[in-house]
Amino acid sequence: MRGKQSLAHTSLLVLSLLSRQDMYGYQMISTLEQKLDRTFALKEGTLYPILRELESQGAVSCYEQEVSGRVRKYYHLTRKGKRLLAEEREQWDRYARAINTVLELS
Amino acid sequence: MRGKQSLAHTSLLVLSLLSRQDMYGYQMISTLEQKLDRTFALKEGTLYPILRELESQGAVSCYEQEVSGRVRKYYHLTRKGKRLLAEEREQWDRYARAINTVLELS
DNA sequence: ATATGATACATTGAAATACAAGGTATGTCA
DNA sequence: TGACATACCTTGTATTTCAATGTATCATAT
Repeated sequence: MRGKQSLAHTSLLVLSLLSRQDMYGYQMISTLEQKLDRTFALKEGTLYPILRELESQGAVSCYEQEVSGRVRKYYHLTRKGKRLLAEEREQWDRYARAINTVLELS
Repeated sequence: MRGKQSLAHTSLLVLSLLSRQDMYGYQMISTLEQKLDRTFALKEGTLYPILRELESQGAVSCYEQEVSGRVRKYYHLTRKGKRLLAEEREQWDRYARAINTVLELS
């Protein structure tokens, strides 16, 4: 379970957010902060590399839009991204079930 | 969520196993392999550093026992270890709930 | 007018985590 | 005798994440 297997749960969160609507980086961060009130926070240094990676994989496309003088970079989930979301979601379910299985023994 | 916060779930598994009975390293690995049939595997390079860390924290104590010529190193969960288990278990629950919260939105 | 804080992007260096690959040594069984 | 399971362990590397930092614009209050 090197890296990818055990984690990669952060990109799952990003993909999941984008499955509802196109979003820009800062919006993802503040949405999660609001939704997950102090459970954990998604940081810029984590998010932007993930977005770049997802884009290079073709899982998200991206376009800029000016809103009241500020340029926002919106990300959009592609068909490929939707498949990836489904995969990662299933991986997460398996992972969580596995941990809970062990915990239930004690 | 740097390292500790998001993961550290592996030590939770180890603590959980030890809460049922004293175990030796190889036994933990094979028990998990058997229990979690191909979901993931706990590897030596992961386990032994964790055991050393838990021991240095006083969460586990350790004794050797010879069984049919082979020396096994058993680990025992201390009171401190039980407290740590409770903490990590709660952390895991919060973490899993948080992820599921985001997933349910999509 | 200007300072402060929120919005919005991004990078860099360091720490934590996990594993692959390797090593040692003994018991068991064909 | 050789192969495989048991049992311990370490080293080097890849991955993931964050803290810290930087840039720039807008809104608001002073």
